[in-house]
Amino acid sequence: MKRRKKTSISARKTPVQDRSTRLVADILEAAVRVLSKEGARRFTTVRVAEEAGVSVGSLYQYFPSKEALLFRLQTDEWEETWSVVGEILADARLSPVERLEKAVLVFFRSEQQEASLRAALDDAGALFRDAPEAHAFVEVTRREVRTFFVELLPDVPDARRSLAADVVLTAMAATAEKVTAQRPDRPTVDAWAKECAAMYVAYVESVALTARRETVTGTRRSPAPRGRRPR
Amino acid sequence: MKRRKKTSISARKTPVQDRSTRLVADILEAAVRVLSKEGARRFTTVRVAEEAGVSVGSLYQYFPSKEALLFRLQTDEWEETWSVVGEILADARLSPVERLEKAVLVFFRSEQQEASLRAALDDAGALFRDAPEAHAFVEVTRREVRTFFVELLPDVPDARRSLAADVVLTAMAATAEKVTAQRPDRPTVDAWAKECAAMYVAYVESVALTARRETVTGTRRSPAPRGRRPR
DNA sequence: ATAGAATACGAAGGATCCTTCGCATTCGCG
DNA sequence: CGCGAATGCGAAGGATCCTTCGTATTCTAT
Repeated sequence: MKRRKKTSISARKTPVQDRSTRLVADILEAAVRVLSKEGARRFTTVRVAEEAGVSVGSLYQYFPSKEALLFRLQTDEWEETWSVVGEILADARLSPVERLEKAVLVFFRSEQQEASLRAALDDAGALFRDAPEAHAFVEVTRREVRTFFVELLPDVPDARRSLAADVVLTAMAATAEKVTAQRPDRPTVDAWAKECAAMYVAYVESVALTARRETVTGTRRSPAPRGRRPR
Repeated sequence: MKRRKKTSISARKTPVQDRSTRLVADILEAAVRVLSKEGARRFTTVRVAEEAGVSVGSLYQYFPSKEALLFRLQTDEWEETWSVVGEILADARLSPVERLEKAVLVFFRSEQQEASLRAALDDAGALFRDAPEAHAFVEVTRREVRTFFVELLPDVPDARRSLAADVVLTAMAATAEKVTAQRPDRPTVDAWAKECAAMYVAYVESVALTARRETVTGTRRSPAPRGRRPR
């Protein structure tokens, strides 16, 4: 079997001189432009190089493959989005439920922001989705969300809580992707985000309830039900 | 601009003789095999023809393009899934909430069933996703679910109810897709389906509550809250 | 049996793509 | 100033693909 590619999906070499640093930056910017304007189908190494005013050869000097370039874009996007969302989830000034609601809204908006880029990345996803590097990335996010859920569902058994966290994370990511793929306008996105947030909150509360009930008479006087309950 | 393709995505001609009917059937079966075994990338008209023991030319006699063939597969899959799910949603022997729960479970399982096919179809989705035929198809499902929601949320204003229906449908489809893409085993899928169903139910109940509250004192003695409430 | 329609065939035209590699340029520094 | 290293270049090799079209074969109905 000679199916496995040898070239990893990570960067090939690191730029050391200034001009190459700039070159890599130019390529990345051009790549974003090409991807969002031309779509995944027409995303070509040569086209990216042209758009960047650079030779294809130079591109391959720093990215071992088209796959790698795409993965880099995906990674950058993901990191930018989660740096913001992560902060919200950790913002102690808000109640856990409020944080969740805000995070969902911001996430949806963020996905919409670069809709065409996201869509194209998604179409191209098959090219790098299976790489171990990609999987590792998602894992980090998952842990972050699980940690946040400790605050959200303190009295729920670990296994159940982790499942709930995964469910909400997956549902949010999948739904936002599908919704923004249709290029909705801002109010529409906000409406969806709000409904979804309401859904996650309702779910989380129901999990808290059933879990507390299952702890039978062990009424350890858990610290007043978190989150605003509907007035 | 010569970008628009002239060939529609629908079938080219209908088989009239027996041998051609068989041929089309063979092609479709072969296409499914190729897609699930080789993946979207290696899904080729020539390969499908070979797998079917047929000439490429014959394939193009009945499918105007590769796109069309893929669309047909997608359509068939979708129809099969929804014929089952639709029945459940209409089964008057069960309470609306029970129907929703059962439908979610069946939908998830159905998606898992042909996971590799679904995944490949999804990867190839960019090729036909935008076709009007595809959009029309989704629309029908949406209407079905909205109709079902009339039973689920009788007292909720139309606009709000439709939104809720769309949210649940989209969330379910998107989540199931993402989850089954990772090839989970049966128990795992069931667990996810159950959690998701719980989530949708919690959401629906919260919508029912807020809507009823907003109808202020208009306590029109709505027919006892549907669905089992947790004991 | 036979013409005309329906089918089937599959080599080849025409398009892209991805990636490499030998060479040319530019940098950093002694 | 001059040289080795770092960069940059882009034509061309090597792979696939999609789709068409001129022919050949098989049916159907008369």
